[in-house]
Amino acid sequence: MSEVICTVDVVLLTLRDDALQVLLHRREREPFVGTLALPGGYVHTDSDRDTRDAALRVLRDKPGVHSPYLEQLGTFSGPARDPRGWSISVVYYALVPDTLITEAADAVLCSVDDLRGLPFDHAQIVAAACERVRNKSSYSSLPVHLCPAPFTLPQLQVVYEALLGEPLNKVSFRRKMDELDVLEAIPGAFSSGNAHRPAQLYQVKPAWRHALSLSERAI
Amino acid sequence: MSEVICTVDVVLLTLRDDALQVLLHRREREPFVGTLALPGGYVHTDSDRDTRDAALRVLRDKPGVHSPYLEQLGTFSGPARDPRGWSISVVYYALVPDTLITEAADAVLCSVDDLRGLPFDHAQIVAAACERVRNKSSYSSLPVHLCPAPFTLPQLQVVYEALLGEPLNKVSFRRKMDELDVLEAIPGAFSSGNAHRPAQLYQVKPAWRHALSLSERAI
DNA sequence: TTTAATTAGTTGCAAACATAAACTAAGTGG
DNA sequence: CCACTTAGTTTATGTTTGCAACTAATTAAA
Repeated sequence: MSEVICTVDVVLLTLRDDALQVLLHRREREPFVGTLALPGGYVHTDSDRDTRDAALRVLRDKPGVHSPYLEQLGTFSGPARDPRGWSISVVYYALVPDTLITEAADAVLCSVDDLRGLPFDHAQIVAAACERVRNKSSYSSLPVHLCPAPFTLPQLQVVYEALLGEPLNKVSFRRKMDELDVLEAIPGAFSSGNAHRPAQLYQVKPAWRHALSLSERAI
Repeated sequence: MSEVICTVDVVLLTLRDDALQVLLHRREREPFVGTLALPGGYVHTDSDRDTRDAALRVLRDKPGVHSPYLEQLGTFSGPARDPRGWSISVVYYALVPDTLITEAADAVLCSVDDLRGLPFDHAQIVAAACERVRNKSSYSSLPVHLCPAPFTLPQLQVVYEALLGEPLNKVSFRRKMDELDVLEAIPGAFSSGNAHRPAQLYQVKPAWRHALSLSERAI
């Protein structure tokens, strides 16, 4: 019943080149100083109101990421995951459109299928986050948080298809988006510059900026 | 960044009188000594392999509860939920058939709709567990873990209806159970003693004893 | 021993829903 | 102004769902 090391980590995911990518941060402290790892740190008991607050604080260091979709992924624990001793990590995952992410020397986007040498159990954590995102994408509005606003329905469909790994029926997809009721057409705004018919531009209704709409049936 | 109090709590749920009931334990220590609360305690860093292991240890104290369905619910945290200071509780929920639960002076079943005076944020935790169970019941095999084996399909349907709070269509329900593919008929075993046609008895296939089968569509 | 009552389990059909293909709409570039 | 491309809708077809009515198997009572 000795000391438990207690930290908060964040899996910041985005979609770039039709693939999930995770933001990794170069560690400034031991253990694993200088290695790319999930951003995170200790809870600040003097200023954090809870672990979610701590996760938001971790994210605020990243320029461009203001108030992303954020959800608790789960808590990972054990005696060996951290060389300092028996540890717990409360993990949150965040989704942001890739246009909002600015990479830096100490903040790098990596494809989630190509993660080598991650310290701690961070590879397992990223895998769990991807599974959660892909699973929720199949019956919810989750993917809208990966789409830079404003966006068209065909663009959003591409995002869904990238996450689900399968092509979707255009008519069904539009009907589902209509049922989820999270999007609002921007009056008079259409995509332009392409050699074809412009598409209606949409944005997420304010009430759904940080929430999920669930579908009874799969998308 | 001072000390964080780190505990594991368990929401042990069962279905009695067609209502979700939670097992509460009379606390033997401060704070709130003598009060009914969720069973739980500190992580034993010398013997627990992770927090799930700690939750199972907490449950092993309860006679009759051997290897229930167990899933991490989430982690609850903050400066005020525990009078001792900034604390984290990693919470698991377990489902067991009510026939396996033996109540005692220090272990009492309470209806989840009738919880007064729970210490810490345990009322909120129980509410979150119920929401999770009811939600998962709508598209998975979760409720089979609340049904004492062997059981009939009509009995299982009553369990689903109690959790979902609405009557289900008999034909659809049987089709869904067939699709979930978690049950096996016990050859030659039928319910008896009732003044009507006996029903086939079923049990959960071994592979699904601690897992969930998910349905694309709602039950 | 028959009959009524009750619940288990199946069948058939109509309505609701999902999918694919074919269509119309609206832009760009030659 | 015509070919090409993608946006968005319509139509037809196939699949899923839910209700009602059916048959099946038991007990209790006449």
